[in-house]
Amino acid sequence: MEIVAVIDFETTGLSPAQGDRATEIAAVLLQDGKVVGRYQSLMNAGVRIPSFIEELTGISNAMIRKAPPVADVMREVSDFVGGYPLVAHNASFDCKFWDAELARIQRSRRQEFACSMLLARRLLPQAPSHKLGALVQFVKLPITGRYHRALADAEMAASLLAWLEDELRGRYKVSEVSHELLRKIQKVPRNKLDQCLERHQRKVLAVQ
DNA sequence: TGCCAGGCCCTCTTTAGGGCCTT
Repeated sequence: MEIVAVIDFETTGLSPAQGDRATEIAAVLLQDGKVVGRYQSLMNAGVRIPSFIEELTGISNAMIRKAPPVADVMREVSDFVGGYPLVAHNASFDCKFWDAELARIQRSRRQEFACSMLLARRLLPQAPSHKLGALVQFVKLPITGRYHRALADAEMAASLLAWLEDELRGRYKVSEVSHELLRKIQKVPRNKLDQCLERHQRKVLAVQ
């Protein structure tokens, strides 16, 4: 089964286009529902963290001052992740920062993102909220650390992804859950999900 | 001057508006 890299950024705000920068990143390699690799680092981009984000994440300006330069960390994490397909919770957010920080070191993304939030909206429409923490609680996954720290969030997003993949195999009888299938599911209208998965499964069986 | 993220998704929709989710 393919390895996917689940990543999570902590940042100074919501938008790199508005000058926000990364302060921490984690990447968790997931294979067959098991974590087979971890990377985590704070990083110093030379910018000030607003106080409400210091409170939200627990990452202080003092911590960032002592952290390695952002360029070194981004080189390391992009080497660590290599060409593995990427996953994040609300991937449109992490994708923006991944692309922006890589561009600053003259690198570019080689692979696509899948989004655990879009998948959860389709596979767990009954959840009271699709925030990462609420979903972890809803399906009773272990809390691996403080929310809004990169490694804890990446690990919980990885275990949520593994749970969603199990759901596809169990409830929907999908025999092969690929990153490509996840990207297809996350875009399909909710009322067309059953149809989409049935069609996928028929194709898989026809090839065998 | 005044604006300030943006993509997804639902609905009292589609010539739009507002909540959710990420920090």
